[in-house]
Amino acid sequence: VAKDDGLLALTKKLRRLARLDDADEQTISDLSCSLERVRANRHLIIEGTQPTDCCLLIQGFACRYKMSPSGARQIVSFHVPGDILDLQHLYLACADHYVQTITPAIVAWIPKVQLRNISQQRPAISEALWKDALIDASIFREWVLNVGRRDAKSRIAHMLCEFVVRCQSAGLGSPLEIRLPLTQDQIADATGLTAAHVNRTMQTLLAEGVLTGGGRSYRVKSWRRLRSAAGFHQAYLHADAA
Amino acid sequence: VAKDDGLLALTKKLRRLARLDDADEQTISDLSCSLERVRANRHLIIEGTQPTDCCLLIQGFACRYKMSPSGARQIVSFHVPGDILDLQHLYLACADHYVQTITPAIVAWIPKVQLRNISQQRPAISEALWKDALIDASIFREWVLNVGRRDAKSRIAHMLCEFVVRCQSAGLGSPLEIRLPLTQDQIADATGLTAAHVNRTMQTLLAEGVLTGGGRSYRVKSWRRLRSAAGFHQAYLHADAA
DNA sequence: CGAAACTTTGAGGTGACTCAAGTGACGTGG
DNA sequence: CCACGTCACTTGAGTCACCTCAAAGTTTCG
Repeated sequence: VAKDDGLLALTKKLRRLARLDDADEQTISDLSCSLERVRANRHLIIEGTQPTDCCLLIQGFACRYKMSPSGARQIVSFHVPGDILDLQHLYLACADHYVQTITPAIVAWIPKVQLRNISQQRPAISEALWKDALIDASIFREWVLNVGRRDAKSRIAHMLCEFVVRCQSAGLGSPLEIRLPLTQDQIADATGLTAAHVNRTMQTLLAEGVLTGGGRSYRVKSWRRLRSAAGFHQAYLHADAA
Repeated sequence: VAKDDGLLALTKKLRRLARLDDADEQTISDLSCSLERVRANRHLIIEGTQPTDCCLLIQGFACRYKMSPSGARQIVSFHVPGDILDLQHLYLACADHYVQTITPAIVAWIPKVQLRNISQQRPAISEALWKDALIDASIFREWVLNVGRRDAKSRIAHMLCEFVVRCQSAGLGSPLEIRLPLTQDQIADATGLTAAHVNRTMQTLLAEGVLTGGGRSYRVKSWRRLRSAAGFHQAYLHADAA
């Protein structure tokens, strides 16, 4: 049963990216796969190691980050349920970054050899995996822009917009309802700011009626204002890829 | 003859990423391909369009960039001869960024349908294309870190390190000999700084004996010092991917 | 040769940082 | 069920890295 849950999540994910036929779905359900329940703040991928299995996030949230030699941390992406966490290692041996849960989570492990094999046998699956990897890359590019060329307010707003949209398309409820599973430290590491400045900036977003709440639970008050504060356009997420 | 030059460059590129057999190379040489000579500062890919051909950079340099809604430009990668410029559009229809030459260049155009087909027929070619795309993504991640968490000096130094290493592995001569084909404006747009500040920072790199030259032609004086100013570790380039 | 593009320099401003102290929420164990 | 430790949030004062704007050199190229 556990196994099937993992492969079902994978099927759902790939269906959003390409048109799978029965044979494709059958092939997926023949994969091996082991579920694991993981606490918050546990590493799923560690820089310098050579993962043999591919990790799929079933429940909970995770982030991908790198460390600078001076010890500063930079989060390079967030992940929501349904995300494949390391297509990277299907073809590259050595991990060049960390992936860590940020909430309690459930993940599925699939041997990367098997995934590589089915991708060679089934064109539709290959297409879906390609799209997923290319969308990831597109998101990284947007983050370079975000961190490089936006000021603190729009930078944070943009990160929130992306988070909300991705939660939504992962089927996690309406944007206005989302309670951020992120600490201000994590927001700081994702935006290239400091926690203190994130705190002050969140307060101006409150004051401007973009967000409500405060403390450890913010909600989006006005999606329109959030979008416009961010200058957010979701073309880069390629949600229409299928 | 023109056609062959393009496909030869592609073969060389893919050979660096996976072990190709004769059949693989034969398949590549059957592709259609048209060469084009392009001036500096011409667009090869335009945001919002749907490219039908895949662009390969044969000679010269190019950069990939995005615009923020407020009109600021962020370069997200540089490209050297041999680079495939838009694996992106093999599986995603719509361009989410621009690619522009930064020197006079020669590029080859290959129909993306054909490339997609041979990737499905020849596992080794598929593997090479995958690796290329995944390495690109890895570079984007490193840039997020660079722009998000390094100060101006190490940020510029890091960008230079990467540029030098990639030129080298493209067979463009020793690092000490490379003359930067970049304006300070472009360096600024790549690092998330302003041209004025880039200028001042380059001067401190001169003063510290990291670079020599000045004006529009810098050279690396001490590769060791440049590396250490940058905190540069090239694992993320996955040069050993083959 | 002249215009355009790039580099250089200066003076003044500011967004975000640093460091430090204090507050509040939560979970855990006695 | 309260005491305590931890972790995250909040706030303030002072500082600095980098920005803005502007003008003057310099190189490039058509």
